[in-house]
Amino acid sequence: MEMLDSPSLACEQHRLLHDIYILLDDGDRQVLDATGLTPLEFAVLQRLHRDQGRRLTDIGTELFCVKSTITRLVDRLEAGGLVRRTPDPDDRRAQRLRLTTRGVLVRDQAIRLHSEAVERRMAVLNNEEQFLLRGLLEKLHSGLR
Amino acid sequence: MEMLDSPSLACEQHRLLHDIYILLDDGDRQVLDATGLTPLEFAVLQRLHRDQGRRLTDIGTELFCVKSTITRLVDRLEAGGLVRRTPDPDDRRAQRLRLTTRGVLVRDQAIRLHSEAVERRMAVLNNEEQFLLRGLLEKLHSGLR
DNA sequence: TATACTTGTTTGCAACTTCAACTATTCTAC
DNA sequence: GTAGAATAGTTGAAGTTGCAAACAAGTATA
Repeated sequence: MEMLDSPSLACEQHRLLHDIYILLDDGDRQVLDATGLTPLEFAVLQRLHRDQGRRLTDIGTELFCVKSTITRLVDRLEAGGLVRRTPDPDDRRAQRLRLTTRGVLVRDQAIRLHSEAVERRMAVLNNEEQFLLRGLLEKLHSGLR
Repeated sequence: MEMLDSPSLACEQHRLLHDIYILLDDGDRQVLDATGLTPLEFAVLQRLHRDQGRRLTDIGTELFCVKSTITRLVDRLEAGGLVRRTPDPDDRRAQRLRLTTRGVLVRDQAIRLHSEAVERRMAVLNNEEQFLLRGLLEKLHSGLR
């Protein structure tokens, strides 16, 4: 018997969320390509400031990825002159991460390009639908954690 | 100037979709771990039948991944005895992919485990909300392609 | 203070995915 | 029918990520 039950509502949503993510991520990659950043690198830059340092681990947990991923990603960003590691004055194990001047520039350009693209793509839904969707997604998100 | 505009509605939704995807994918990985499959391997098995062959490229485009990814993924599945490559009678370049007996078993178990888990996780939303969400996601999805 | 436990970061290793180049076959257009 | 383009699949090299173990430094407990 090869017959399977038709996929449940929940599974359909799961698949839709998956496919939408793939499409969005692909779009992000294309847009960010102009800045030389991957989506994850972009996400890290987005969370940094020029003056105020952040610890690698904190960024890692925010982005749902393990510490070693951040270590190597920061290695790349640092090699590219976008960020700088500085020792944490309060905890000698930790590193504080700050944007360089160039990092600020690149980040701001990336944010501009990215949010324009996101606006454009999400414009498939009108304002009312977007509010509705956000509400549902927020509920789902907080339920999943 | 470090001030940035507060993120737009569209960007918020983008971020929510991203975070939800990460959480769902992580859950999938945990559930599927019992079957030894990655989410992508599972997705391939889901699209196969015992008797009816499918071409690698078709599966690849359905799953939004490049041909070489499918080649190696199928290498793994074939080494594990879950699928079998057979030459396409109509096109000597192509390979038809079929599930083995064991493949059917593993796939069915995986589908069972996976959809149970998905039901459980999506149950955060009640039925009405799920219908609403599906409608919005479908619209977004078809708009993004 | 000595001991064990936790935390922040890095490193080696393995797995997975992609890109580009390649072979073999099929399709198209003259 | 034949030259050139397109398609199916594979392969090698490179990039990204995660896991486990290491190390250093902080915290807690006796």
